[in-house]
Formats: sequence, structure tokens, C-alpha cells
Amino acid sequence: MYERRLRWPIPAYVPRQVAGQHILAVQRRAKYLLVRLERGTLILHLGMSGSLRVLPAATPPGPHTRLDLLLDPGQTLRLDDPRRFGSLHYTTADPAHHRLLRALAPEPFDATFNAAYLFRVTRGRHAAIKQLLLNGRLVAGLGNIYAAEALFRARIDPRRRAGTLTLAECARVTRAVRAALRAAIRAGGTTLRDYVGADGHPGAFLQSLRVYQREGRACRSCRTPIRRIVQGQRSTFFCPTCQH
DNA sequence: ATGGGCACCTGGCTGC
DNA sequence: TGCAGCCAGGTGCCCA
Repeated sequence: MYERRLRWPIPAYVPRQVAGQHILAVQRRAKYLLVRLERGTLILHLGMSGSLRVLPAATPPGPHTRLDLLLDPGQTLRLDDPRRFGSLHYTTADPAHHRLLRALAPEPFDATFNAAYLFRVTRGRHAAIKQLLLNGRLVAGLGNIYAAEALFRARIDPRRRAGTLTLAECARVTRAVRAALRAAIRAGGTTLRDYVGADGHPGAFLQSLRVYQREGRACRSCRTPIRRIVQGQRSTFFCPTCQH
């Protein structure tokens, strides 16, 4: 452990508790990685800038290396996180009951994330649909890039009050969320600056973005300049012609 | 219950 | 070249 001060301090007992345990499986819930061990589970979040790599154990730590988990054959599972927005918890209980996970909504690829669901949970909601797509209690694990990309694919204006969406529009949104995520996953993710996957390679989805970070550039569908606005202190990009 | 805003942190880029 | 200001893949928490 090189630096415990992440979003929450890594508990000092974590290295001791984890030492010697086999990794049984690695799962995901929203943007949390769940590393299942024999007697417990590591709950890891990479924040905005975190990365996890398997490296030779002798690799010297970088300036932002926070933790090395030494693996068996001379390798290390290394957590780097420049901004320290990531987090690491360890629990011996069912991780689904952990305070960070227990209130999370369905996964986008879960069958329960469908038009009827989205319609129901948005009734009476005045917040903009874009902001609700970023709310993990409505949809799990959707981030700023793909919320914008999904709404473009669904042809929905990100400023629309969620409660005004029709059932048909909710169907478009749920399908568009999955389509955007599927396309991005296939491309290995979106590298804006320094993101690299577990293999150390950047993601190729930047080239396929339809609105995100394309302010002023022609809409790929109708050539109208893409607009950038700020919602909840986050950038939103959209086409004012295609999206209503 | 809901929505809005803040906080946490580092680093890269832009423009003066 | 230096420096201020702005921006960034997130999200829990506090307050009205």
C-alpha cells in the first residue's frame, strides 16, 4: 500500500485480511468491480482516473500507484489512480448488501431495465432525463459519455423533464442505452486522454462518438452543429435538430 | 422523496 | 516561459 487516501481511506486491515486468499471470480455491479475471494469480497471503484493492471511484481511504482496486490507467479495487480477518486472496500458479508451497492438500480443489460420500468420510475420526476440517466438508483453504471450518446440515439432532448417521456420514448431510451454501451464495449471503450484497458491499450470509441465532445461539429445525421450545455455541472452534448 | 449543489483530487490544455 | 483559469471517464452526501 503506497497511498491509502482514496475517496475513502483504504482500511489499514485490508492487506492483512486479503493476503493468501485465492481470487475466485471477478464480477461487476454498476462501476464497482467485485473481486470475490475465499472469505470475502473486494469492492473496487476506479473513479475518473483509476486503472488496474497486471504487471511483473518488480515493476517500480509510479507517482500515482496506490496499491499493489502481489499475485502468485511474480506478478502484481496494480491500482493506479492519479485523482484518488477511486475507492477500495473489503467485506466478508454479501456485497449486494454493502451500503455502496444496496440501493443500485438494475443493470442496463438486465431484462428488468425496459420501457415499462423506465416509464414507471420517471413518472412525476421533474429532473432532466440526462441527469436521471446518471443516477445509479434509476440505471446502474451509466456515465456521462454514454448518457449523452444514448439520448442522441434515442432522439430525445437531454433537457426533457423525465416525467414527460412517453412509453414509446422510454422504449427508445432503454434500447439506445444498450446500443451505445454495446458499441463502446466492442470498441474497447472511449479514451479521451489517458484511459487504457487492462491490456494497456486505449479504447477506440472516440472515433465513433456521435455527440460527446463534438461541440460545433456537424451532426453525423443532419449536419446541424452539435451543442454543448451544462447540466448538474457536467457537460452535455446533443443535436438540437435531431433530439426532441 | 426529490433535486440541486458541493466536495474530494490531480493534471493537461488554452490563452494571455 | 509562466501562470491563471477551465476542463475532465464519478458519485456520495448535505441541505432546502
